[in-house]
Amino acid sequence: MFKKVRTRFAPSPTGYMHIGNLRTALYAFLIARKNKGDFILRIEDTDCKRKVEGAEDLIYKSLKEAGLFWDEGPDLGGNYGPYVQSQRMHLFKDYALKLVEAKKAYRCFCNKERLDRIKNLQMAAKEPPKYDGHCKHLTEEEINEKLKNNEPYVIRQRMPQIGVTEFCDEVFGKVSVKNSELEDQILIKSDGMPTYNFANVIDDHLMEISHVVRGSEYLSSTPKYNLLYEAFSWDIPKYIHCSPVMKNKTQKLSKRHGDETFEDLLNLGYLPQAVVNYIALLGWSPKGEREIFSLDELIDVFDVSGICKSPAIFDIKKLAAINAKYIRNMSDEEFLKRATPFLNKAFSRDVDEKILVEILKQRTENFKDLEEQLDFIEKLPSYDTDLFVSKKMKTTKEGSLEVLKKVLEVVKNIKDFSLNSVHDAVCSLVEELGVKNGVVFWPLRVALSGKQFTPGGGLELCVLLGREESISRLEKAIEKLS
RNA sequence: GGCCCGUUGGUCAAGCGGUUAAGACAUCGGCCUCUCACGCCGGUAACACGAGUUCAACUCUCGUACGGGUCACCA
Repeated sequence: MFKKVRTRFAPSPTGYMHIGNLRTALYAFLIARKNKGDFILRIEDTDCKRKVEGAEDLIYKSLKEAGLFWDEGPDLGGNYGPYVQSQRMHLFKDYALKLVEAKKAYRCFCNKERLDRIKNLQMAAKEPPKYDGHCKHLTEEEINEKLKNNEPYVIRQRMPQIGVTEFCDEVFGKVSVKNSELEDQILIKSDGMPTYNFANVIDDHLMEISHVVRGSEYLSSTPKYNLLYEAFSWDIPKYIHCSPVMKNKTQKLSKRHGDETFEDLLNLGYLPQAVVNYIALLGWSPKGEREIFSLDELIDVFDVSGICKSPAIFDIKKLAAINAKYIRNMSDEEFLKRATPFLNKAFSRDVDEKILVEILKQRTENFKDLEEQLDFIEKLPSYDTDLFVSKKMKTTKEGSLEVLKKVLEVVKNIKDFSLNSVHDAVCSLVEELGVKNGVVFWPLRVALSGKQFTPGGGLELCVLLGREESISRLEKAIEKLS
């Protein structure tokens, strides 16, 4: 049996972190941590066509941002290396040959033409395409003869003809497949390189992976994997197959179709921990009603039994809600640190950060939105004087003009321009006029922002913009209204 | 098409034979309020369908429909 819980995440270096993959990584990570086991990173880079420059670094970067630190990997090393699949290619053929020796696999010399021919024949007969076992019963002499002639060959696994192979998936339960459905799959290609399936089994075994966490697309080929483990008399790992993350009822989330990757979400102003929290909930549910969990808390509450079988549709609105909760729980310092890159894009004016944090922290859903919400700080947008008319606040253009003239005088007389002094000054004007707050504050806010909705009210905007700018914008409004 | 798997409100989902079928997001209404938002309170909304099994079925079985996956010398 396995001495220790060991899980792995085995991404290909594609140049981005897919949300579904990240969730798979998360579950693998959680299972390892929960059981005081190891979480291994293995890069499956044997698909040269897909290789992207810098892709490996991006995997490291994204996993670290998500907080999914690994115990062994290409960068860290470990006792089971190498951890990059392309560096392991030399070790597979010997294993396949062992199987050949044990008569559990055989060399197949069929060429592409023959394979195509039988496939077409089978298709025409409406049979499922499957290798016909032509080379299965070649005699020693025949094989040696072909080898001597340097005929190219592949190594195929000898599948049982009868019976069923079944296994118990931790998520899906019992899954069984008739052996007659199974093809004598190729283990080693004619170039001597292993097929993905074969390399995977060997790697997982050599790395002593005890729990295989992967997408449900492997569910129906898992019996084949198990037959391989059995052929070697190796321990079969536990399987945790995860249903895909969808964009809608019928389509998977995919980068190719423009759906967000993990990196995209971060650029949109979502916090890595909020994304991790959300995807943990996509296809898994905790026991109680709580939904907000830090990574450490997830380790604590995570349980494979909570993983759901059916596919889950990614809902960015829910992510946004969770992100908002995280933002509201941040310290002011943290908020400012996270928001600054986005604030810098929105404006360059020097403003009171304390006030800014105060008006923004409670209302921010994601940082990207700040750019649009705060664009007026940099430059007063052109606006229509209709904005001064608010039914709810009972303001009119004429009334606003009168009020703004008075406000302008008040503002001009404020000395130190702090939130307190502006508050006191404008409020005493309200009192003096004997009107409701809104009658004064609404026109003030519109004059300062040129917008119908803003973060913060007239007071905060006034202080944020400062004396000179406020006066200038008030004068502009008065001019527009006159 | 064969095989494997799935199906509870718009979305994520709890539920493991007897429940007023949770909760969250979204949505709607109200309160709060110098706008919007936040926050608080409340509402609308679901067991895909059809047969069984059972005293009783969202829960078990079998079909149907719909959806997904898989059938490579791709990974």
